[in-house]
Amino acid sequence: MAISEAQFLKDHDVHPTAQRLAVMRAISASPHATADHIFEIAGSDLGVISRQSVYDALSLLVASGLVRRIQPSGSPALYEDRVNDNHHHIVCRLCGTVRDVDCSVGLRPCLDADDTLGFEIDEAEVAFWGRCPSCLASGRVASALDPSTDRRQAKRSSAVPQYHPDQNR
Amino acid sequence: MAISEAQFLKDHDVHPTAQRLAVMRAISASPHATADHIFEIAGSDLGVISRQSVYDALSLLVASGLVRRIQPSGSPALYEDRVNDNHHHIVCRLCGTVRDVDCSVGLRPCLDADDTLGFEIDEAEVAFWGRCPSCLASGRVASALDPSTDRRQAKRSSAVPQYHPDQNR
DNA sequence: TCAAGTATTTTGACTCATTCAAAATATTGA
DNA sequence: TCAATATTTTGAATGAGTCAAAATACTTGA
Ligand SMILES: [Mn+2]
Ligand SMILES: [Mn+2]
Ligand SMILES: [Zn+2]
Ligand SMILES: [Zn+2]
Repeated sequence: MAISEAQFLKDHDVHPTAQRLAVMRAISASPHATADHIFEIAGSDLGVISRQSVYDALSLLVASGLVRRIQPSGSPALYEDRVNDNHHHIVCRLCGTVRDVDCSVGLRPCLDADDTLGFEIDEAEVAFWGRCPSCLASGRVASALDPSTDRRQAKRSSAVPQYHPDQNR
Repeated sequence: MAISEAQFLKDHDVHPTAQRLAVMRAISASPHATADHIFEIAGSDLGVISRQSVYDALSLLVASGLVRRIQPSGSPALYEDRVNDNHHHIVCRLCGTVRDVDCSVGLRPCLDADDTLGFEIDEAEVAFWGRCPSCLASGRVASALDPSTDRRQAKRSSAVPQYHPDQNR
């Protein structure tokens, strides 16, 4: 309900404007959404909002600890309201799907690097990469999110001898 | 020496062109360099090289497993030639310095997520965030790399009453 | 040795996600 | 109500790449 959401922001010293509330709601409603997606949702919620307001709200919410920003390689930043529980993410290389992975006992050790080299560590960010169940099932095979895929292939017009045959195997 | 470097690329089915060798050398000489930095180094090495060739060489080298690309949040991609040893990185939030962290026994467990949600995991990427020794020493305090820092501050011209006093504490 | 077929590099335009700066509005407290 | 402050909007600009096509270079079979 509206009142409690506004109160929630206030409790964290964030003045609850219409735009900020809409952004917050959009994030809660669809975790791991991009700024663009949030802009769409908040827009259809409020009627109209500027992209800049979305970015402003996002950085304010992140700065005040109400929202977490994650930035998987090759994807725009994603936002979620699950904060302070140090959970991790698993990303599908084929379709980009992101899922939460709880920080299990087995994973906890991640938090202390063996030799911290004199750094003062405040966060250990773990991203697992692989293929999601549905991509596995459908046997999909490569995509823009797979960093090991070279996207600039030579045009191979005929089957005649190649310059360097097994270069792109 | 040149010959052995060319041979090294050949052994991995990468035709050793001048540009690719220069890029490879630049990476070896300065680990965790950006594409732009590599462009500079390779350029001063070869005399001239196009930015596109640098990107082409980089993606070919990454695709063929000779080079690893890492993408810390808020930074352009970084390249290094330490591959296949699954080491991790520690990044300074203040100055952006990146250091290698060996994957110690204590860290290994990171590699198997407790519940993989049906994903087939092929990589666990771990990034530690914090403050490096020299930033700690110099008492530096915030920067562009710190995601918890809001970069769009209100202009606070006078010391008179604030709209929402402790919002940006 | 040449020519055709490939591979590679260069050039320049373009995209995307995000940020910057300034103008326009809204809100506050005196 | 007014001035100060906060917030939102607007529109331009940026950085890090990618795309497409033209220019060059290399290889191989005739
Ligand atoms: Mn999450
Ligand atoms: Mn490294
Ligand atoms: Zn998938
Ligand atoms: Zn530092």
